[in-house]
Amino acid sequence: MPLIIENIEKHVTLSPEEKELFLSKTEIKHYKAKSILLNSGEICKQSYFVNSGVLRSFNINDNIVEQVLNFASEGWWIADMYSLISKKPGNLFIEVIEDAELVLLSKENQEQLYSEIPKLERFFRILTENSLVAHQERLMDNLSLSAEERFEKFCKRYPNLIQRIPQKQIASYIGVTPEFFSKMKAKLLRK
Amino acid sequence: MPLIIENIEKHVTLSPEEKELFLSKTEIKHYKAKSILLNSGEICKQSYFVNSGVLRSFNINDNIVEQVLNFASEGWWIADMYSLISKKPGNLFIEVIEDAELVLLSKENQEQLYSEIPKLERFFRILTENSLVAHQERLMDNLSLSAEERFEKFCKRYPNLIQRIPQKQIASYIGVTPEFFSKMKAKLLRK
DNA sequence: TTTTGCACTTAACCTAGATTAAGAAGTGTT
DNA sequence: AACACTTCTTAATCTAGGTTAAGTGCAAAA
Repeated sequence: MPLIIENIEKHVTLSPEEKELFLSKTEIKHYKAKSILLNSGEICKQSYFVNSGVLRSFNINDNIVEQVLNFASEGWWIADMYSLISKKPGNLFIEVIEDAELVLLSKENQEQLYSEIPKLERFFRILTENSLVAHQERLMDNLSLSAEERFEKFCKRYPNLIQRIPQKQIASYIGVTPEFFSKMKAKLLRK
Repeated sequence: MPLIIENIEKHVTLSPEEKELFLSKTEIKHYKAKSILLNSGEICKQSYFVNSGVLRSFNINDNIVEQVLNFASEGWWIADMYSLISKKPGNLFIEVIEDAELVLLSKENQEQLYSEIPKLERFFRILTENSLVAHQERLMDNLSLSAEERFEKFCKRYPNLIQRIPQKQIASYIGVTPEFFSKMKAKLLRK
């Protein structure tokens, strides 16, 4: 059973025909590390579901500093939600961090699927709700926890990601400079 | 036409019967400023749509500092999404800032409505998507803008809220102390 | 094999914003 | 009118985390 179907069936149940219809609207592609799937200024026309590998989304402020928004590994979806739903150019990049096998679902096919299999509307509603809750929590953490506490939370929540992502990108995700992150890590190890 | 129906019809179209069915599942209530609609530790069983007035959601870290998550005025929804969808006790408070008329929609009725009027599943999906995008942007802003820039953005985005909310709550929303906010505001006025 | 270029570290110095504390000014209650 | 209570301000002092800069280690070109 493909990972993406397992993923969907955590929230809604599909008949064999529905599964087949769904899969027929998707496409599997392989990408090497460092591939850019989406550039700032482009319109995001796909969602990506990760079968294997690691990706990240980020933007570049004032053409200088990379700011990581999200990571995605096995079983996660990634896209530029703003651009995807508004159909306007976004400011996110999506990049492959570790060689990846991805399931591509175009916005167009996704919308067709909403009509053909109404349960999928529910599935994506639930997916979006969960993502919203996670982002709200991260926002509150950034407003009220220290860098050290945010890092500890990151470690607990994504223990398997830490070894697979360059340290400076984790620094960016939790909202500190690579230099400070390095200092903080050394301090934590000393304990 | 009730504000809440106008709000829904920005995204999906309802027949007169559907409108009536929807409204029959909601309840209108009036609350005075300072009423607490939800306490930390309680399970959130309702969403609130604001006809008039202003509310906020916040949590209290370490039993000391209030951290504002969201404001809601006319035409906005507010709830503790984490608690609402997980049906577990949340850590948010929801409080009335300015006397309010609210439309209450219980989680139970909301779920019934999903079955009875599938279009509402779409409506709430879109609502959640928009909220997710807004939270993602706010998260990125908190990670890469200065307090002054965040305040300016807040002023542009919610010009009508500024006069209706205690300044210390705006400070909390953008992530600074009331003292620093006061200093910053004085500096901006001097310009 | 050298070279180029990242990723990471270390350290000195700097600053945005926090903390503490005190007073002013408004608001509602009795 | 006097009270308590809260919001807002101002100012001195402090610190988490940023900035700058130099150096190390390593992997991929060439």
